[in-house]
Amino acid sequence: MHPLHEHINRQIKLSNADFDTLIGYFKTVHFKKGDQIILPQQSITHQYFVLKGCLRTFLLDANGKEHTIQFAVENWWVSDYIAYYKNTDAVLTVECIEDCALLKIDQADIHVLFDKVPLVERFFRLQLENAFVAFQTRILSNLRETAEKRYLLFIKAYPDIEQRVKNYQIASFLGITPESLSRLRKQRIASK
Amino acid sequence: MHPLHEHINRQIKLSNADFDTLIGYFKTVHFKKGDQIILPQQSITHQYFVLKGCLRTFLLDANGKEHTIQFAVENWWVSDYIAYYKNTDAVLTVECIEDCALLKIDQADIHVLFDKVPLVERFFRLQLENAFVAFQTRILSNLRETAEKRYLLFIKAYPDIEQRVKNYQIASFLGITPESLSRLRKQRIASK
DNA sequence: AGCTGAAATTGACCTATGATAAGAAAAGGA
DNA sequence: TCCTTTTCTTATCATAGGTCAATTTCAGCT
Repeated sequence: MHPLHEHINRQIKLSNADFDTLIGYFKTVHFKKGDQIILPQQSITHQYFVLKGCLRTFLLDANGKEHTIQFAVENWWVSDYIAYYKNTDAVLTVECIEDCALLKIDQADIHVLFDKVPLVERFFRLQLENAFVAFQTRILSNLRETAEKRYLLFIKAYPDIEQRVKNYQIASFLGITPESLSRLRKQRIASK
Repeated sequence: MHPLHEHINRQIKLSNADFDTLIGYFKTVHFKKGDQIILPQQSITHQYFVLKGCLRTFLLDANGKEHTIQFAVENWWVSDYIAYYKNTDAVLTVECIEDCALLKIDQADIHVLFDKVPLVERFFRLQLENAFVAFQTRILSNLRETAEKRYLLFIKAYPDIEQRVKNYQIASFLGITPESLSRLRKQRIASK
């Protein structure tokens, strides 16, 4: 079964016919490691489903510092969702950490799909519910946990991602400097 | 027009007939200042729309510290959405900061409504998109801004809320101690 | 394999925020 | 209005994490 169909079926049961309708609106695209597929100022009317590879979404601030919002690996969705949902220009950068195979779909086509296959709208609503919970949980974690605890939670929650990304990228996800992360890692080894 | 109808119509156009169907599933409830309407461990199958009043959602951690996730005033929705969406027991507390008039609806009824009036499902999807963007923006703000900047952004974004809640509650929303917030406020006045 | 630039580590020092405690101010109940 | 409780402020001290700079390690070319 197509990985996207499997992914969708984890939430709802989508018939083969409906999936065929859906997949017709997607286009496979390939990128190479280091490619930045979304850049600030661009107009964003599309999102991607990750078939293969690893990507990172981050904000580059006025001081040249990167703040990582999320990583994406196989079966994740990625875009600048602030721009996508608000119909504003991108503020975020999406970068390929590895060579990537992605499925691309345009917002206008998603809306067509919503009307053609209402189950698809339900799927995206359920996706949003999950993302909402994930973000709320992350905000809570940032409010209540120390940097060390957040690091431990991160590697426990995403052991697969930890292996595939740079430490400085993890640091910028946790909201600390690479130097601090290095210190945490050292202490952690020492206390074993 | 009913405040909920107005609120919904900001996203989609819902006919009077459809709104009548919808409002039939809601029940008005009243609470007094200080009432805690959702408590940890409770099973949560409902959410509220705020007609009147001000509420706060927070996590009470093992050390007895409160971490505020959000405030809600007129025309906001409130629940323990982690429990609501994941069908798990509540971990959060929802507390009335003022006397409140709320519209309560059960998840099962919302699902019935989704099937009866597809536009309602669309409305809730759009709500989730907005919430998603708001949370992502907040995570970014926590990653990139100092506590002082976040305080200034807060009072700028929610001047109405600032007036209605305690400073220690704002502090717990910003992720700092009341003492730190007090210092920030003092500095701010000094630099005027 | 060797070179080069990027990433990670380390150390010295600094600063924002936390912890604790005490007093002042404000809010709420009788 | 007075009294009690809660909230806010202030001061002192402690600490996690930031900054800067130097060094080592690693990864990606050619």
